[in-house]
Amino acid sequence: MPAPRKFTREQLRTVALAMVDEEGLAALTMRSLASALGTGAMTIYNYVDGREGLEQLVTEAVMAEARWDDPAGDWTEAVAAVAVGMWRAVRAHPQAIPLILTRRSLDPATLLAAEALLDALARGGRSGADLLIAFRVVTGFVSGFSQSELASPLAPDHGDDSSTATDHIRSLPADRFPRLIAIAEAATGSDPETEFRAGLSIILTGLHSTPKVG
Amino acid sequence: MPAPRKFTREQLRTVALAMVDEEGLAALTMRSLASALGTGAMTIYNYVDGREGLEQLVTEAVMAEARWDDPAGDWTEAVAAVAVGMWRAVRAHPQAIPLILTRRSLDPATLLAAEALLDALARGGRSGADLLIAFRVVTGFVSGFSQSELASPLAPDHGDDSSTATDHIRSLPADRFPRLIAIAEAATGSDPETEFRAGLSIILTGLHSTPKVG
DNA sequence: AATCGTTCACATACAACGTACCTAATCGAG
DNA sequence: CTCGATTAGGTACGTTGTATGTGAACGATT
Repeated sequence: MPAPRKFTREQLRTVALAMVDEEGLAALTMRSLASALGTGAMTIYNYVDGREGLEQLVTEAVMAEARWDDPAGDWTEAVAAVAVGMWRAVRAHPQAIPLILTRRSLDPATLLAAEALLDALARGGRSGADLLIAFRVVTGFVSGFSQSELASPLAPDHGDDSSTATDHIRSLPADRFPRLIAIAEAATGSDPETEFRAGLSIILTGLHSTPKVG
Repeated sequence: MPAPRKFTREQLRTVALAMVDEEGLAALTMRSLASALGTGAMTIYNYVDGREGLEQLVTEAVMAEARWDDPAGDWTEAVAAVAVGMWRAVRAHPQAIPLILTRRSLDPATLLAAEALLDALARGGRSGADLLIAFRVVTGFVSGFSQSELASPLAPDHGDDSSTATDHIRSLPADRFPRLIAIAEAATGSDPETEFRAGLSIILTGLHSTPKVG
């Protein structure tokens, strides 16, 4: 039985991700990927399970870039390392975020990250249901934070986009949305990595001082 | 200048959301919504700005259902109330989650929730950059937790879906993914609301005991 | 009351998408 | 060298979002 010949899955991954990065999600179609590879559209189906599979491919490609230092000292540092690693990978490909948020990924890279995270949390003394909750809190924070920068009302206006959700917020009735209007200013000039680390340390503080029952 | 006559935006919202709930996201198309309303496809364009606008409509409809009790006692309780309120609304419409996670919503309901959350956090003594980070942590948690149940490796297998990501995890090499395999069991029988509240309390603990600088 | 500009409802039409189906080329095994 | 299996990729179809055009319905103006 001859294996796939003209390409490898990894080539597809790389090209697909590059296309998403450069031209956006909508630019990734069966035909466009095929012609970027210099082949026919139907060939893609030999490497990938339909459109759904194509999108998982992109998710894989992003997660495969995640890197983190090993479980050095404190368990909280290990958790932070993995979380930051995942977040950096995601953040490097903002156009792919909608995919990452909505596909269930069971590829090796994601599973490895999950295992590393679980291990770090377990070293903090958790197991069973407690461990599961802690895991969900941290991964939820990572993806939630990505989403928060992408699509929350206070998301930084990303370059090409229609100008300025911030402006829209500024123009709201000041008596009904005082906090929102005030904070919209602070949101414009903030540094994402600083914010992420600050948020993460809140989470870690919570984890550190929450009683474990499992 | 005659205003829209045959329908209201709210009618569209309701019908669109009902379609997504009952038949899934893919079932919502311009034509399907139109014929559910007994009209032609192009009519939709008089109420909504293209496909993108149609999807925002669904997001609006979900967020419009969010309810929470008022800022009763402790500020942490107020934060929890809003968070739970948002989460319940989202959770009531699992099929719409991918939309909610990926559209930036500036509709009144979302903004009101944001304001309420900001207000509760501000009552905890935060402002400026600190307030912004706390806001992102909580909203990130809410959406991250929703996504975690939808698409994380440990997401509960939702009914209709292909059977059992759990099975896939169970079949991994036990020497490389011990934690993951162990926890996959715990993930099958867990109650979402309990998990959410437990996770939220970790977040709140973290917020409570993190020094504020702003 | 007659007119006019504006807005809505909706049919038609089209490009682009995912993909079912089919054919020819290409490989390993015997 | 032949045979079975597998890949490459062309063709074609149904479906999607939507640009465009045409009538009808309305409020305001004369």
